[in-house]
Amino acid sequence: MSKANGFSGQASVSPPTLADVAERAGVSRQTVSNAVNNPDLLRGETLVRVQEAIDELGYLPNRAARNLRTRASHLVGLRLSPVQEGTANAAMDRFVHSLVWTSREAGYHVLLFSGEGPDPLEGYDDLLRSTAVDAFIVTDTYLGNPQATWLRERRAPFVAFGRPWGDPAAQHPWVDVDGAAGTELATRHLLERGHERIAWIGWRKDSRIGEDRRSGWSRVLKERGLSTTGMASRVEDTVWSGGEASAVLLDEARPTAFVCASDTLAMGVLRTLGERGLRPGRDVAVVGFDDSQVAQVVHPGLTSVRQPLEEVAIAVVKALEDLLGAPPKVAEGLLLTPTLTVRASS
Amino acid sequence: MSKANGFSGQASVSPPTLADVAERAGVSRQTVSNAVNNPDLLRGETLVRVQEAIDELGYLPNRAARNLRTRASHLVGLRLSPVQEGTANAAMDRFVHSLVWTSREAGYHVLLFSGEGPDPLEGYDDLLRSTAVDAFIVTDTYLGNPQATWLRERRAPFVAFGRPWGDPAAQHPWVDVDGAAGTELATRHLLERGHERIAWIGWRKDSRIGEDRRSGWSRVLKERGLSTTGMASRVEDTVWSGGEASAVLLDEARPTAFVCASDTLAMGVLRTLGERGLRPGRDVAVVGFDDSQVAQVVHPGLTSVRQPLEEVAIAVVKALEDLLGAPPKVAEGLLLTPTLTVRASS
DNA sequence: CTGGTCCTTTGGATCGTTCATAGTCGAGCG
DNA sequence: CGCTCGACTATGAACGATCCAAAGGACCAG
Repeated sequence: MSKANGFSGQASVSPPTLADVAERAGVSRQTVSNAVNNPDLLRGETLVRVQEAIDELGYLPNRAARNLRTRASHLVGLRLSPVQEGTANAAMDRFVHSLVWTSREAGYHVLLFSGEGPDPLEGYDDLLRSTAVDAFIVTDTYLGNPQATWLRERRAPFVAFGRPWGDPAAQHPWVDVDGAAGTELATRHLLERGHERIAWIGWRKDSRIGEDRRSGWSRVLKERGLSTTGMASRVEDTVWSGGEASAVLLDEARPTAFVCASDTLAMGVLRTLGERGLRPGRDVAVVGFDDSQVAQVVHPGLTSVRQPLEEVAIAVVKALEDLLGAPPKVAEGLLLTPTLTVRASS
Repeated sequence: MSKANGFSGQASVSPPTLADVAERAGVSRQTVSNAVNNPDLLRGETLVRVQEAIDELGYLPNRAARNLRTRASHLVGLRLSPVQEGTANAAMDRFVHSLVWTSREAGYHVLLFSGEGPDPLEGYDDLLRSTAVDAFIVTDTYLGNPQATWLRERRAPFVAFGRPWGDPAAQHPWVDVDGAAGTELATRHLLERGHERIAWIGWRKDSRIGEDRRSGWSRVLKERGLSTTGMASRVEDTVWSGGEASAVLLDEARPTAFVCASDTLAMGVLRTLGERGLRPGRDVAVVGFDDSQVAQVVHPGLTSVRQPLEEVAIAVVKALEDLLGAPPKVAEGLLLTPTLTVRASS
């Protein structure tokens, strides 16, 4: 990276072009282009000369021109779902960070757009038809996933963070985190701590993700011959609901530990424990899901299942590169295993 | 938006171009271009005919070609600063959401890039020289703000979220939130609640933002003739530090209320109160700053100063439009006032 | 000394849009 | 009736890069 380039001083002058570099180096435009994109095509001596000219002028290829010619923008679109106040879900933001970081290394940039109204396809269409992005990354695949089928119909390249729950033979690449494995980890951890009456607080039955996470809990309990009846509650994802559900469970089933489908619900459990004078981690254990900032900061720390979002981002970008490569390859679905961050609440 | 366009069915066929539309409508390319960009130049009848052709073909201008010709990308670059685990700062993410939403209305998209290493300018340079973005939005202006001067030297258009603390006569547009006004709100609120011994826990002295927020607290206390000596502590932004600072203050100065420079610090205070059996909001009041998810979800709710990030985004985009308009106008610095979200901790 | 092969380099065409300019048409006026 | 004017429309060039086909040069064998 040349710090002292000829471009820095010249204000309001259009940036140097390929032709400028070519003239300065005494070669043709194409040779400069090759020096940038296929350096091994040039003779060593010529390459050095062109490189010098490039550095001196501070040349960088014009993006728009390159995009027009190559029919690629090196941008990937990511739809930012609306913020949910009152919940502890920081997963999306952590993922965005990792994704931006990872795609930079692969030569891609992340273009954000907002899904506003009721139609989740709004926004995709424009970007696709105006050839503004090369591909999409679809994250909110939780409910029926209308984007996936729509994008497939349009032959729009995309990678999903989230399994294609609907059809197991989906034709698009995806990466997901094994929620059941996460709650398995959590439940086994509680068993090791000596708990036998372990309750579940999750989401409503129509949530595939919720049912997936629930299955890890029930699987482990059944494996140990422990009953799950009366030990589970399905509510909506709010602190209040988590609190209510845990109160009812404590009264009726007398659990000594809770596994929750989210940190938000777990916070509700902590609230109930506080109100009843029960000490989290000593009298009753609690485990959340997502390892959000809340889990890290609350007192006492909340044990939580942590999604490996950095790895997800890496896998997503890898799948993206395969998809956009020549020839295009559709990477196989990949299921990553979360980890358990143990804190004082268990 | 035409749902049934001719484009949807045709797989792996290049999207329609201006020329395609022109041929179908029986007019020239330029006329179609005018229909899209300057509809009032066309005769009504012609406009309708062209519009029909556009809808039938599902035409949308090719972004790269338009960018090349107009020398504008309609993208704004936003550098995503690295995540800070263990803190409750969700401000950035809330801002990003609002920004994406607002810029869409103005015809802009947000391009994320990551500032990695020690050099905060890395990333800016490439995007600027390759004409990938029209402007930048600079957020982390807290320390000396090297980007600002650098960008100014390059004649790169940018809007800052954050005051130019260094020089009051900075030549770039900026929007910021009045931190002092926020802590003033918080302190007055506590006074109204009957508190007279109100402590401050903030950041180290070299933080301009921290000192700004502190000034709101001290101003109100002095105004009421209350002493601030021994009532303030400056530490780094972690839960642990907040906890330690509040413990010391409770022992030495016996405050009945705390105003904190961040929710993270406030969480530390809550922890200390819990350890000592003091009830937040009843025995000792606590107010945080940022109204993060943690403040909303924790038990009991944490009263917190909320930055009007939606308004900030609107103002930033407005300044951006001025800046990129013809002729370019540099909007004046704008200082917005935060609000106080009162919860059970006060 | 000539012809062929291989490697490097070159000029022209092209991507899809907008700018600048020239062209067409009908109406209004002397 | 012809000319000028205004309102639109059509044509070619340009934006800056890459793809393609082909020229230039070095080298070696015949």
